[in-house]
Amino acid sequence: MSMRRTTIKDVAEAARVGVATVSRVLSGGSASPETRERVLTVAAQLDYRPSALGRNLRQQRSGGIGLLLPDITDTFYGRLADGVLACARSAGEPVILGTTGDDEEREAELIGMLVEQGVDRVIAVPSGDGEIWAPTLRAGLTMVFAHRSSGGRDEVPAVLADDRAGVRTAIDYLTGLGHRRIAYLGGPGQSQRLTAFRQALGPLVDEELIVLARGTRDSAYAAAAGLFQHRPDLTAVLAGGNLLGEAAVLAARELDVRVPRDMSLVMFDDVPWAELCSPPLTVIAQPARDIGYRAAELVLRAGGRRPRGVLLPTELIVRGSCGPRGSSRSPR
Amino acid sequence: MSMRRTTIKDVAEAARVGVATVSRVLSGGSASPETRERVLTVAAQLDYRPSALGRNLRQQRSGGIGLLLPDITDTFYGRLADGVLACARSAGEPVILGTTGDDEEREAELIGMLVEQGVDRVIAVPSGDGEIWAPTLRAGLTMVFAHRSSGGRDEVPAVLADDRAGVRTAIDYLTGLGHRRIAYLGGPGQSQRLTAFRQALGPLVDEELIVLARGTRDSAYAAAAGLFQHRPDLTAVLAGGNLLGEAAVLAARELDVRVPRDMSLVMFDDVPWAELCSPPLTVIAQPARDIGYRAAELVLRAGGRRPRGVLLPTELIVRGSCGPRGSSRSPR
DNA sequence: CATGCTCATGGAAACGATTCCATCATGTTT
DNA sequence: AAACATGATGGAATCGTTTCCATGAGCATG
Repeated sequence: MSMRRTTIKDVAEAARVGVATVSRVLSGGSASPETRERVLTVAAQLDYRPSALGRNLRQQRSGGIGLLLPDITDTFYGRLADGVLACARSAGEPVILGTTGDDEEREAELIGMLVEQGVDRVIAVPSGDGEIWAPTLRAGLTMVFAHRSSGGRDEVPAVLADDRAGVRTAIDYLTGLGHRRIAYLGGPGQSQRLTAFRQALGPLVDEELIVLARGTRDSAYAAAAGLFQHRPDLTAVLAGGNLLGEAAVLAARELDVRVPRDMSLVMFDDVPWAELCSPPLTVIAQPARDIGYRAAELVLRAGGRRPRGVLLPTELIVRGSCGPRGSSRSPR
Repeated sequence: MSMRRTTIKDVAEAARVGVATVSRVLSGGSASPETRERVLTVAAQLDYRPSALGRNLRQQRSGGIGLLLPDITDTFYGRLADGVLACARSAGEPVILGTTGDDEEREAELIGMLVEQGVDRVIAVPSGDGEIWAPTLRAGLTMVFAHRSSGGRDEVPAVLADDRAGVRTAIDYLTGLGHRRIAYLGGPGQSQRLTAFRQALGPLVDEELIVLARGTRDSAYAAAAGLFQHRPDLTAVLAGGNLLGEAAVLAARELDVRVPRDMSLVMFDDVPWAELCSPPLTVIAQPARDIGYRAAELVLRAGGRRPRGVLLPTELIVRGSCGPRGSSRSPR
């Protein structure tokens, strides 16, 4: 019924050469022009496609790139994945996707699965402080972090958006509008942004206005609603991600906080619906797709040498969700 | 520096048995209780993880599931992918992701890449009319279609949302509000929805009110804007996907068409931002994640027998984007 | 007691590619 | 002309696993 795939041996026999020669011709080794020609012709005729299985076993590594994301449902990571896929496709490499849910344990599991599969190049948005990665690195994996860097020093190159600058311009913008009580709604694993926030705000920082949520919608909503209820005196919010921004808009509407009259809102990450909101959201755009693309480039071209990380620019896109400081809301 | 991975041979030697026995023990074959015990202990001690590479070559297939989506950036497909990943993870199977951009050629390329990798189980949202799939099927792949089915008869099981019922309830809802001139904004590869639209509308159908866009944002916007400009007499629109819905909202705002006063809008697919819109969008919710999960179940448990497809329910979620038929807009 | 059956077991053969190494032909240098 | 360098070529080993098959032990049945 189903005939056997054509193997390198078939090609060798049909072209009356040895298998070694076929392999050399196909992988760019040296061969005389005439045999090269003959082998190529025969291979084309037989529609020969080398089996990745055999090759992988021999060279002890499956091609392919592992991609570990917190949540593929989040459009930010969707765009990031899109960038990785684009680059991988142009290199002909398959991409194995796994989602961690920002859980270190699941992340470790996934890494185990990847090495089991022989995947030796991984792009990850690291969940924890990156201690899990130490053994992985020692095992000889080529790693690149995207969007977040591992907690401590950087043994692993990272492709990041310039959070520091993004936060700074956003805060400058808000303080320029007269805001003083500015809150920060943060998600998991973004210590960078948080410290940038603290730095940018300087003496104005109010620790009670800093709220951290877990990666879920519910958690984000709870954080936003809690913040708005407890601190009616705040006049501006910086949401550290599109999920947080969504939660902020929702909570504001629910609690009758009008944007931007009662409260200004800046959201990290420009998503399509930011423009559809009313008012349209002022955002800090991040080049999510580029982050993925660059990370893939790095992990693919890592010829033994460990490349330096990359910092990509962010952009403040002013729409309609920020206004001058109004009278602060009265407690309900 | 980097020590060799521990192989089955190491385990065999350490446990003083043959490699065959180790393999049997680890894959659930028969063995005497004592040897089983010994092998398991030793394997655990040496932290032995069987290499997928060797296994794959031997059994001529890499485990793993191929997942082919039009666009991972679209949250619908993001949710679908999430479902697939969830199911695959519980089965310990890796998922190889590829995006087709609704392009048959790219789709064919990706399939080629997958078979080269030895992947023999694929979940796909088919782009074209499915002719590409014939040779693939003959090659012995296990295929499941998700979200769309192949054009003709169904040789391939498909997991679908009940588009027919979804369209019908939406149209009933709109006609119930008094609407007669109802437009359809469609995307690629959804002939199902379109025919359902025609059927549900019956004699009211106006072919000029049916506009099809390609899969991009620009194309969707152009389609929506063109429709609104040319036909100011329409009073309701059914958008056949979240991209189309987004375009409709944008175009309506741009052209000063007020929703729902001037025009009612129902969108296929419930996305988080539908609630953030003003007015909040009335949508036909589809169980995207379930579609993915079920598709993965099907493709995993396909024990030779070809399972029947699955039809999952949709739900009309009424929010604020539909109203009774008002006076139709005057041409500009 | 002999025969046959079941079961655990290990050696060895696949699987399909890459790559080391030996061989042989050809051309170049002394 | 002999020695040597160069380059093309094919045989064979290798990667790590599964699985076929033969072997031998233990046990029951005739």
